[in-house]
Amino acid sequence: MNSLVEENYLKALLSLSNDKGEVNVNDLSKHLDIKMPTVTSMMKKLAAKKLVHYESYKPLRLTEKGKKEAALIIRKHRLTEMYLVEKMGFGWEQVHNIAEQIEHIQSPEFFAKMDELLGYPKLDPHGSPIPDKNGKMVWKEYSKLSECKQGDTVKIVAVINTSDEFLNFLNSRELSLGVKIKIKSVELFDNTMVVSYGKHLLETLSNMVCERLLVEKV
Amino acid sequence: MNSLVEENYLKALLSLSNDKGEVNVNDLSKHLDIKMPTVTSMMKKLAAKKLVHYESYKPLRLTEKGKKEAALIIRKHRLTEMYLVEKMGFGWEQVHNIAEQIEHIQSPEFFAKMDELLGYPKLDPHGSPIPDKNGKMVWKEYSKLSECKQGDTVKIVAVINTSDEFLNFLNSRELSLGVKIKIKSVELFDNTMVVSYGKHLLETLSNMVCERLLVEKV
DNA sequence: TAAATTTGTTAGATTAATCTAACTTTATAC
DNA sequence: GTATAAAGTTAGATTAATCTAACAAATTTA
Ligand SMILES: [Mn+2]
Ligand SMILES: [Mn+2]
Ligand SMILES: [Mn+2]
Ligand SMILES: [Mn+2]
Repeated sequence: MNSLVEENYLKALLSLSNDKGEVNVNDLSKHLDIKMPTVTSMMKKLAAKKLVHYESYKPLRLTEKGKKEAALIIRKHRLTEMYLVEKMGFGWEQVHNIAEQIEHIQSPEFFAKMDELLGYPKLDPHGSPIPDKNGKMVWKEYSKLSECKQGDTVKIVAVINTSDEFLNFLNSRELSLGVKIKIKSVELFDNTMVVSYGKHLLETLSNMVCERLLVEKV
Repeated sequence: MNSLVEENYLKALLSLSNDKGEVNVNDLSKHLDIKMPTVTSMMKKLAAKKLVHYESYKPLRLTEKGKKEAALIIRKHRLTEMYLVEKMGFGWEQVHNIAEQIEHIQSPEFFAKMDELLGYPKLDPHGSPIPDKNGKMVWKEYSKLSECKQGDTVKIVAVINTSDEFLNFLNSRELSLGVKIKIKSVELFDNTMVVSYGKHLLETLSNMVCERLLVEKV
């Protein structure tokens, strides 16, 4: 059994992995707000548990075992977020911090029950995929809104950033998953977009916002 | 903020307190399965935090602050048990271990929402009172079934022991909260009771069982 | 390519929570 | 009322997780 602390390192390793599955000690250190020597020593411990491939001065990589264990924690996190939104009535901006704690609960029955009551959902309230019981997780091929062109009509399917501030901003503009957006124009200078959706006939979205919204063509 | 470990000491202190509010180091040590020197040093730490009155070789006592903080953890535990049974469909024998973990979640919103969805319950699934937001908890004056006499008709209102084994035993006999029992006879030698209730016209209950069932006169 | 910067490691200290061994105080038995 | 047993404390060690300071390797800059 991994400690809560070890679980948080595994989760961070998975989410920081690049396309090659590599993570730098420094990036992990900054992400967790834990000093580099502490990270190095934890990596040796996780390597001893066959969860991480560790070689001095080389980038870190999760083993298959490490990837699976990390994905199963993500699974608990996202099932929890979905449960909090769907069954308890929380807003999508309220659930992350609670899920950060509940993801460490050790009780297969508890998460199996959530899954059942939710009808075995594939996505969490932010559009992120919920890994299956074997730790398999697939992201659909979404585009960023920022990559779309004038005249495109797209549907919001996921958010990249899930900070309170960003989600509250989206709430204030009535932007949520499923909303269909038409791109009226794109400012060449800073990539700001002017869009229309629902009752909002002329909203301006900064590139920072458009970079954080995943969409699919309608 | 108290650590998870400190919270478990506080809870144990409250539940082991006698009528004078006193707890022995030795009893606490056995209850938590932690050696006495460890307990002594933790008591000094809790005393420094004004949660426990500690004097060498004297019995331990929670301060008012300590009592309140302990009761608020019990509140979270019992609200959780009630939620698991009422809203998620768990059996009363399945919820204690999950609640032991969830009681340490730091999120007033989460427990407030549970409370609201449950309609502000006063009792948990085992008939124990749920302390209010100020840590106030009152046990009604119940009798033990073992204290009742031949001919009495009583209703089960709470269980003292909440171990899996005991609750599974009760399930196997279809004994649950609210069941009305008539006492047919009491064996003088060992206080075994012969009772009838529902479809069970002649069940024999050992004194060990009768000691653990709280009832009120019908 | 040599210097400067960034990244990563080693060594040693600290804190929380635990333990065992040895000792002291209090309670119980004779 | 002393001897024995039980309860409680003190001292010192251990483990997990963190830190700072000093050093080493790798990368970037000039
Ligand atoms: Mn989240
Ligand atoms: Mn999410
Ligand atoms: Mn319980
Ligand atoms: Mn209970």
